[in-house]
Amino acid sequence: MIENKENTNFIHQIIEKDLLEGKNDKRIHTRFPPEPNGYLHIGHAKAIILSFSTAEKYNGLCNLRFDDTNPMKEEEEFVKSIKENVKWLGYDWADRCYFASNYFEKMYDYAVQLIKKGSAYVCDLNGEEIRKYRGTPKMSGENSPYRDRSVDENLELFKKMRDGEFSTGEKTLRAKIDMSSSNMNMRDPIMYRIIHSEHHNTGNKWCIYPTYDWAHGLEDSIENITHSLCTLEFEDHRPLYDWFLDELNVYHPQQIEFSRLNLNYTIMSKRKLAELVENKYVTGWDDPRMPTISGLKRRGYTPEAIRDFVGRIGISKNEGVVDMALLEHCLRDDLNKKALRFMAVLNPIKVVIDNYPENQTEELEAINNPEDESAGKRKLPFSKELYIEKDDFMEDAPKKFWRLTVGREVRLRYAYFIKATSISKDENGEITEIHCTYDPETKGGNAPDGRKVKSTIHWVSAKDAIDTEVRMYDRLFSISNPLSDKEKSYLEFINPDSLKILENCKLEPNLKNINNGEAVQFERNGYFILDKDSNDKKQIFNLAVTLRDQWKKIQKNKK
RNA sequence: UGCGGUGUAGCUCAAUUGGAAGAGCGGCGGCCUUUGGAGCCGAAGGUUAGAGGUUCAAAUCCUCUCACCGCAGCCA
Repeated sequence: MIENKENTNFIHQIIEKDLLEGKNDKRIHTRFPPEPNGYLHIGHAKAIILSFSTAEKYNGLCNLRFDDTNPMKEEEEFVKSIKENVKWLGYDWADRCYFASNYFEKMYDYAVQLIKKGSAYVCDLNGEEIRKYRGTPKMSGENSPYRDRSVDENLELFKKMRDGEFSTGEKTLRAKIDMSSSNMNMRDPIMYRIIHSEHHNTGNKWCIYPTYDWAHGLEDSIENITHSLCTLEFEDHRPLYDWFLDELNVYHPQQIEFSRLNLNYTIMSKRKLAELVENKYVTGWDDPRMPTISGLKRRGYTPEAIRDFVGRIGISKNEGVVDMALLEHCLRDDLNKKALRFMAVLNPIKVVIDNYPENQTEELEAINNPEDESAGKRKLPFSKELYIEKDDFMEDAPKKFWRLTVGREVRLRYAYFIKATSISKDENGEITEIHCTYDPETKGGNAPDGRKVKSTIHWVSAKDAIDTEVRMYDRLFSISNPLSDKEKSYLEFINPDSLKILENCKLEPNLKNINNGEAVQFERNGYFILDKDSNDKKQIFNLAVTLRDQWKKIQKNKK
């Protein structure tokens, strides 16, 4: 009855119509074309996943293409990290990793073709003059005084541009379109500019470089792309994309635009993210609080969670802001099925079981993942002195607090029922120890007489615990839209609690052998991942995302 | 308002293209539970930006209005 309409969107509808009409011999070929000028973020992940998964869905291909037309901004380092990120997200471009810069010669020939047609000319105007001649959105521009140069003169000058006879910025090659067009992009756009600068791929071979508008459609055409998917800000460029390809009379892919991803409590601007890194608000591009793909990875996000997220938000031309809660939900959803569970006490307080034999240690059995029986079981050491979470004990327990308090019995997970009998305090009135008794009959966590307890808490045997540092991460910004304030900079809204370092965490000994990069669940706390800052002497875990927490909600609602 | 876009539940998207406005997330309530997790169930939530028009029938077509976004780089 309900049709399978997963992941349907307006782009797929266009594609399905094209397929039906037999366009492009029913071939589907997309591309992901980043400029290698920085690190990728979750917004790019949306584009990557859209382009690659669309190709997958229709048995097509997707190219990875570096749009490296500006030597001033691009670096090999970024090529490397972009490749890693795309691969990590789970996509394979096979042997189709291309560079726009490898098409420079071809593009040059096409430009000569346009000059010969009288559709392009060499212009001597400088930047400021070009701006003046261009006019404004509401006011028509004026023709450049160099617009009517002869074909021969243009050919000769363009050759000289290439040969390095002019200095940076001295001349440009422009398309001859319409200086009075209502679309600013059609007012004789620049096709080539002179930049005497080394290029990461072509070195010093070229000193003229194609602009995006001239290059991009050609790149798509050369690679036989069928559907060129890009973000909304290129909508106004589509007429120009089409104009170049039509003028050249070459294979003509279709450009389709969709809206960028915006997430609340973070920012997506490359420039601003760079500012966070440069001014040390974060530790680097892969800081676990960053929305970069490498940051997300280090935070404990999985490719599956990110792909699920992108699938759920859908594709449209509507510019909205997606709730971070959805991203977090997707991570929990994925990790709940996969992550092994462990006991970890983040804010420890000592529990002494007065009636438990001194020097005795037992091994108790624990389930590794209740969602996955095949994950098996493990042994937990239990002894007289334990750590439990500070928050799991309250001297004056309020209503609905079901955890430990003096006189109440709770269950230690996989172990025994214990009852708190008294507490010791230091001179400041801080609780130092909680004294309890245990019921030997309740081993494993069930009472033979059938009595129930209201809560189950986690614990770690004191003498067996591993000491570690745990980095508790929270949202980078404390308000939903850090860019919304007209007066204040987004920097003023950085969440001061976005990182809290817990130095004195006590982990169950089994965590010693955990694999790098494998997310685990600390029971009742959340999902964590071993950080790369760990070494032989010290493990460091990052909080990926907390578990949903009813008690926290009750407390919050009280306020 | 020069041109180009976008307005459907708190958020993100659907609605077989003119045929009974729906899902996921969030929030709320309940059940269950050896994670206050997970899971299950339920109700709430809509003048489809607004006004007119065409039609037996409009989120969908037409007209007007409003709000928001993009465009004046030799960036992409």
